[in-house]
Amino acid sequence: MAATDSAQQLREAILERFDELSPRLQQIGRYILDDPNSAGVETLAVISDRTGAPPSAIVRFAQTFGFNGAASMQRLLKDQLLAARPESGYHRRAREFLEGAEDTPLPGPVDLLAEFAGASALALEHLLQSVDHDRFEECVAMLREAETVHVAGFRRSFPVAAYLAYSLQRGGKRAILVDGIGGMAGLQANRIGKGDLLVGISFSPYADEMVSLAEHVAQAGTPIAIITDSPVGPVAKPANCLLQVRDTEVRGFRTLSGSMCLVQALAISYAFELTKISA
Amino acid sequence: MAATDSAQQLREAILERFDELSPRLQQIGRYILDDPNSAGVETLAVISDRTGAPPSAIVRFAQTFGFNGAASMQRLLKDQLLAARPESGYHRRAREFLEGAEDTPLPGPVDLLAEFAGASALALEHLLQSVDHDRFEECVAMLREAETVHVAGFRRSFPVAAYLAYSLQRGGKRAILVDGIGGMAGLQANRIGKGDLLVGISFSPYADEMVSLAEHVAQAGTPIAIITDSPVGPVAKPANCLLQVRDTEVRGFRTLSGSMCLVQALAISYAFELTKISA
DNA sequence: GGCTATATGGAATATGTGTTCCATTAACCG
DNA sequence: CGGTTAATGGAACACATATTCCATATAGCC
Repeated sequence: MAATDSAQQLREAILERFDELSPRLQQIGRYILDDPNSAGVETLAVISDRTGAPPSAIVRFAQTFGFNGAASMQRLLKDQLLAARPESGYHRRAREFLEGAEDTPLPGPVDLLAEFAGASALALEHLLQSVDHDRFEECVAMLREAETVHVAGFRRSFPVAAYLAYSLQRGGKRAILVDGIGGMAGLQANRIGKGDLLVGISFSPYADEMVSLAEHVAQAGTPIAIITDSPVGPVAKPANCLLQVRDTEVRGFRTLSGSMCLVQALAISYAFELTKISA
Repeated sequence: MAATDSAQQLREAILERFDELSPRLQQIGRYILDDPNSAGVETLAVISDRTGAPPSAIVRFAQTFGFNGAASMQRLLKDQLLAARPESGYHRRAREFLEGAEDTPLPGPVDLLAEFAGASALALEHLLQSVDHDRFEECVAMLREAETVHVAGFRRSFPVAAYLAYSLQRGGKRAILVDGIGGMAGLQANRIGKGDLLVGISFSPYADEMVSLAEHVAQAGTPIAIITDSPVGPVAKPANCLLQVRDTEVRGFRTLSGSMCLVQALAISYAFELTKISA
């Protein structure tokens, strides 16, 4: 078997011969295709852990593809990793964007991707500073004490709400996504009980559904946590706890990175408190 | 010993104390500042060769900055390079324990938020390099040519799909979110026409709905674009265009930052091509 | 120039790594 | 159902690596 001499060739070889590989070797091949960087740098024990395949199988895999051992294969992948980034593309593009480079009249798709990545990273950078730490912990406490958590978000905020509901469920919390499908937001709202919690996510321009939902729930005396961009917005008033997030904007499209990151952290914090108590 | 816990902090620490370091240690510090990637991955012997400093000096350098040894420092730099999966969970804990780690006893909510923000930012930083540029542009072209775009994603991928559908609509594209509510994914699939496009988003463990949906649509001859984490996963086969994304992981919870950013960029790129043509 | 304190390199060591080999298991086919 | 082949996991091994330790060199100071 002729030894592979470039990382790209190796990838292609694995793809080509993938079907005829044994299950174990497929397992290892999949890992290398999915994450060639880790595969090239991590120790065999770590790879073994992540793939579930014993070290000897990894060596066998490498030999199957013409290498002397796993070490040779890793050298290939490692070189590829190091060669690929001499302070490359991203930083330059991101910087150009942040400096307000108007000199690129026709940004291609990849440029836009770079812009967006830069803007998102920027949003995350400011997230820690803009979010009130005490409020954040307070919000986690509210999650903990709630019987059931109802999560609501419309239009642009809907994906964020969906993810929060999903994550809370995965963390063992009873969570319901108020999606308002078929105009049933009102009906769903009526099912929010006294010991429950409503988490509302809404940004300017605020969806009417969210505003009325929050006011309605507030009148029932149910606790409300709100994630929004302004403490004086219409959805902020009924909130018992308010988390302020400021997302960045690119060419008229606002990022979701900040909000997404925030709700992810919320869900994880909740899940983590459980394990801390049980431990 | 005040242990550094992020690569950026280490860089700053080296810069700050640089002048008061001994010549040899400066030599090593310079190398780490110049090429942190190699410094994190290469063996001590190699670094020794390149810097001219003996291995023991490298160890001493690491200890000067609060690490137990060179290995700990390299782990930090390596994680920065790989971005995803900062040597997750079990192994790191075990090692920290064996090394007598006194830190990270119990991370509070704010710590988790910080961790998450950091991990997400890193994921974004590496997104450009991990995404195949040609494929990305190809995918935008497919969006442009499609009559109607159907977006599908289940479980964890649902928020991503929801946002892509929303963004495309805002960008003037006829887009439909295949949400499978009430088990109607099958019915919705039948409405996907020949000139349409299916964008499927799915990550391991792959939802059965997505796999069968993709296969079903592929048989009808409809073009398919897939956003996933593995080129050999079950959803990858029917794809005409495949975008590979590797999301970061924090304490067992995977981030959505990479995928979200990618679909946002997709939608914007599409919208932008329209304005370019009309301009 | 002697003395002290610090810096340094290299040999010895201990730990961890990749690799080999073989017993065992599973799959396949007659 | 027996026999053959391929696949697999794990223990033993050999190797390389990071680390420690100490003898030596260097610089600073009285």
